[in-house]
Amino acid sequence: MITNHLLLLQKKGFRMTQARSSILNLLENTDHPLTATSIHKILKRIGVSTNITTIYRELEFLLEQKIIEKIPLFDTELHYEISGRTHHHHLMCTSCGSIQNIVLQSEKGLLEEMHNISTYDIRRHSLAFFGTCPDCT
Amino acid sequence: MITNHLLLLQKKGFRMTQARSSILNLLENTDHPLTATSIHKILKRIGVSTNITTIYRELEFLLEQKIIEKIPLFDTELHYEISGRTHHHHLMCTSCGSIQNIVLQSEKGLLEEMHNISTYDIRRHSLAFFGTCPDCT
DNA sequence: GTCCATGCAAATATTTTGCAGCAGT
DNA sequence: ACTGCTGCAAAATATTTGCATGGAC
Repeated sequence: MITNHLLLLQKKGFRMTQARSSILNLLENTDHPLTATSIHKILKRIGVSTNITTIYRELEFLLEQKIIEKIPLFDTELHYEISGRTHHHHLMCTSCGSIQNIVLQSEKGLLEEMHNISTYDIRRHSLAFFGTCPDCT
Repeated sequence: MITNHLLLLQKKGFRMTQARSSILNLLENTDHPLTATSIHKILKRIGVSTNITTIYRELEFLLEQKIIEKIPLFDTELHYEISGRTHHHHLMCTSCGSIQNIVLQSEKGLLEEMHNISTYDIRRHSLAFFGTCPDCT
C-alpha cells in the first residue's frame, strides 16, 4: 500500500523501499504506539523480513522527517507513532502493558496556565495515564 | 544527614548504609528528576564512591518502597524523583536537557473528564512539557 | 552472628555505528 | 550509474543478575 507519507518522501527524493513502506504502513494502521522491537516482531509475523537495525534507522529517519513521534512511557523501550493525528494522549495498563489512545476536550486551560507561568518556548507536551484495564482487574 | 525516609526504612528493618543515605539525600535535595548515571556522577564528585550497580539496585528498592517514582522523558535513560511531593509535572528543555518541576492549578477538569470516559482504574498520570528554555533561545 | 547490602564480573537488553554490498530511481 | 538503503557484525549504552564478601544491626 502506498501512502501519502510515502509519496511525500518520494517527492523529496527518498526511496520507496519495502522496509520503509511496511514500517510506515504498520504505524499508520495501528491505533497505539509501538516499539522498535514490536514493529520487528509484527513485520516478521506477516512475512516481511527486516533487520532490527533497519527498523531503528528507519524510525530515526521518520522522526527527522517529522512523520512519526517518540512516546516515552514507563518502559525502557521507546514507543513511536504517526504524528499529525488528532491531538491525543495515552492510557497504559500497568498490568498487561497495553496502550490506548485517548482524546480529551478539557486541556485548554492547562496549556494556557502553562504559557502564563513559564518563560520557555513550549513546543509540545505529553500526557499519559496509568492504571488497570478492565481485562486485568 | 538522616531523613524521615531513612528512619522509616530502618523501622521496617532495612539498613542505613552510606549508599542508601547518600542516594536518598541527593534525591531529596534535588528539585528535578535524576537518572542512575547522573546520581552516580554526582556522588562521585562529592566523594561518595558507589558502584553503578548499587545505584540501580537502590533505585529499584526505593521504587518498591514507593519512596521514589520513575519519570519517563524523551531520553533512553529513565529519571527518578522523590514521591509524595506536591503534585507537579515536568518541563524539559529539548536543547540543553535541563528539567524543571512545575505545579499547575488547572488539571482538575482533565482528570474528571478522564474518569468519565474511561473504564480503567486510573492510578496515576504523567504530564510533561517540552520546549526551549530562556538560556537556550 | 545474621542477613541485608555491596562490588565485581558477566549477562542481557536497547540503541548506534562502520562497512561492504544491494537496490530504487 | 548514482547514491540511498540494508544486512551483518561489532561497539556503545543501559540495565539486570550471580556470587562471594562486607557491613549494619
